[in-house]
Amino acid sequence: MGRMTEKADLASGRATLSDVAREARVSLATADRVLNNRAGVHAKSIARVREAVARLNYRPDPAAARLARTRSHRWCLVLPSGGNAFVAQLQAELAACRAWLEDHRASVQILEVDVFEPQRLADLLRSLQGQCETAIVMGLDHPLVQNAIDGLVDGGCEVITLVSDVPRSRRHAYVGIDNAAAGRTAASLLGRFVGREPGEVGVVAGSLSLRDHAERCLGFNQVMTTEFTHLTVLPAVQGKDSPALNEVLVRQLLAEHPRLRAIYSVGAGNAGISAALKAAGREREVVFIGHELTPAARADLLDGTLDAVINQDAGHEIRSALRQALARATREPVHADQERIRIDIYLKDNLP
Amino acid sequence: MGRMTEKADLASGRATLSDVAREARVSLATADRVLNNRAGVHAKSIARVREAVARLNYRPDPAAARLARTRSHRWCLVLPSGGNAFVAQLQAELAACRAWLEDHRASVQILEVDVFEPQRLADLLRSLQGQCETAIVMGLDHPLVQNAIDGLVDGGCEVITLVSDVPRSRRHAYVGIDNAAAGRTAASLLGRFVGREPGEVGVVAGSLSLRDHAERCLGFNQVMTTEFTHLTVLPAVQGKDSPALNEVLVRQLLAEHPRLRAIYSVGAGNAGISAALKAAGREREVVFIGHELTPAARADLLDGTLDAVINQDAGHEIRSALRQALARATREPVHADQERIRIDIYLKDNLP
DNA sequence: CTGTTAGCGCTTTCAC
DNA sequence: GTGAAAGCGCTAACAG
Repeated sequence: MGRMTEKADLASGRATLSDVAREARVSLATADRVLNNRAGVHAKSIARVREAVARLNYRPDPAAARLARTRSHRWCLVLPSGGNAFVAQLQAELAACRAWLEDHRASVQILEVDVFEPQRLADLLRSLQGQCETAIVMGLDHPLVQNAIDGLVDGGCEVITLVSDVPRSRRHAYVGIDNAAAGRTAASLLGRFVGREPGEVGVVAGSLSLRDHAERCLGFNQVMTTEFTHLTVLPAVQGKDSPALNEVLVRQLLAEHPRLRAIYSVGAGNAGISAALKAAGREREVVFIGHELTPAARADLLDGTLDAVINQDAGHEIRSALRQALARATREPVHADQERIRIDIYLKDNLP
Repeated sequence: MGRMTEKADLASGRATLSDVAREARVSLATADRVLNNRAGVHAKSIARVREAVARLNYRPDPAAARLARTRSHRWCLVLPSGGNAFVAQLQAELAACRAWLEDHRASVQILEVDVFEPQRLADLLRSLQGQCETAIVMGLDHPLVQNAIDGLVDGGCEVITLVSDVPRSRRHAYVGIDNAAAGRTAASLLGRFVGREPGEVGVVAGSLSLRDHAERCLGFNQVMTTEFTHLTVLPAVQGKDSPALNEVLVRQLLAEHPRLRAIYSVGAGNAGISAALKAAGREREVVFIGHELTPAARADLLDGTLDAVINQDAGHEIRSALRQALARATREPVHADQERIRIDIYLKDNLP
């Protein structure tokens, strides 16, 4: 219907913002204002531009936008202090994204904070207000933290939770796995690996007040109690993700339960569990399943101490969080499919 | 040592090609020629530019390059005709990359060819000469094909093999999984799921002359014969990836081997195997492991017919092939880590 | 063999 | 409210 311009019609390429501006009978600047939701444009103009965008099927060229943009993006990444191997992996993967960040005119500041101190984390989050345009936080699901996140969001900061969600907050996105499903996966694998003989199953968690650990336990128990009724899941013991503590706990478990058939390690500190099993000479006969493919886990998988590892790809998580931060900042679309974090299962045979 | 320019020194941003040109005392155009290995530059100039690049730590801005480039990329994707579900997934994932392709000024032409006809495939490949700058081919490992690939490569076409490699060819890259490792993974899982009772294990392949199928069998047998000696792996039967043929073959298997404990399906056509198991009422007791998470496989996993699926992520493979095609065309670096295709294991519990 | 110059499609002052 | 115009950092003619 509408009159069409030669260029929009004939040119093999896509419509540009100038095309849109011309069609809408406004200037390039005004078209840009509408596209980027900047204030101070007459409703009439807005409508005309929108209409032209739709009619010409206009999509901004991200390369041009990136090149023209002078302001650069400031993001923050909040991680637990005290360096367990998985957190170290996240840091390493971030470092590997340096060139990508430069290319996209973005910089990331890493902040460390004690995970077990909700107040500290909340304070830190609050201090980020105005310091960065988006905060990527590997958090702790606690009312104080939830509240601090909501405060940041209200202040106009984008918030993305990483690895461990704070679902009741108003964070803009969560990058990580479904931990209940991960727990169920561990249970299916463990149950089938143990086989028919009855016996007990030990569960070693870091802390059940960590949302991801609690959810994994939930999923695990759900499957064990419905599908593997010949196995008794012992109450979870908590070792604060510490190898030393875990070792003691597993020694006790082994001593007290001669029929212990398997161990599910929900959190970190697997080295301790591995050590206790080896000390008892039962590392081959007790089925042992844990999380996160660290270098140590890899070795234990290869020598048969660990039977399977449930993993979330740290590199994928970091890249996904960064891509989403960028997409939100530039209002580019995200390829949802590519951002779904998989629950990886590793046996010794399919190690990367 | 070298005298440095204000801009290179002080500016917070990165060095630009103009900086490099100035430092090397040549023009922008000459600097560009060196950077893009274009002919007709004095050795002296080349050296000076290279030195300046190194000294300033110059890295081209991909956004600027993409914007300035007028020529667009023409790529071809060669797929087997006859549409099995996995190939359909690849097509769908390519379609989902449309916007990405547009943004990168690239277009992909899909070509279908009968996989079981090496001569046809070889002819098709040869016809691509000069038609596209890179060919992404899901091929067939046969001397004729290998030869055609080498011909393309000699003619200056980039070649990337997808899903099934042609390792003796001079293709520039392979995007896909290690199929022997995938076979080993299937064996480990199957062996442990079956448990201690002795019995037979059936193997259903599409065609052992397909490299990926042959390699999976190899890996599978390797693990079965060393780690699960109480199980006897029957000779592989070949069903050409056809559900109908596979159903007949599995009916026979079930009839002839009352102690059949498990089936490993190496290729496509799992619907037939599933049907045969259900017809015999043995779908829950026979362990069934196959490849590729198609919609049908998903359903069989959920109802317990399939016990595990070994998968390669079609979306990841397509995106990875496209990114590598782009990287080769623009000589941008690739993030190797991100391009490694995982051997995914899916149980009903960790379905995406 | 080398340099000059005009864009690519946006963003962003700065004037009106 | 709106528009004109100057870049962003590279590529690609086109002259020398």
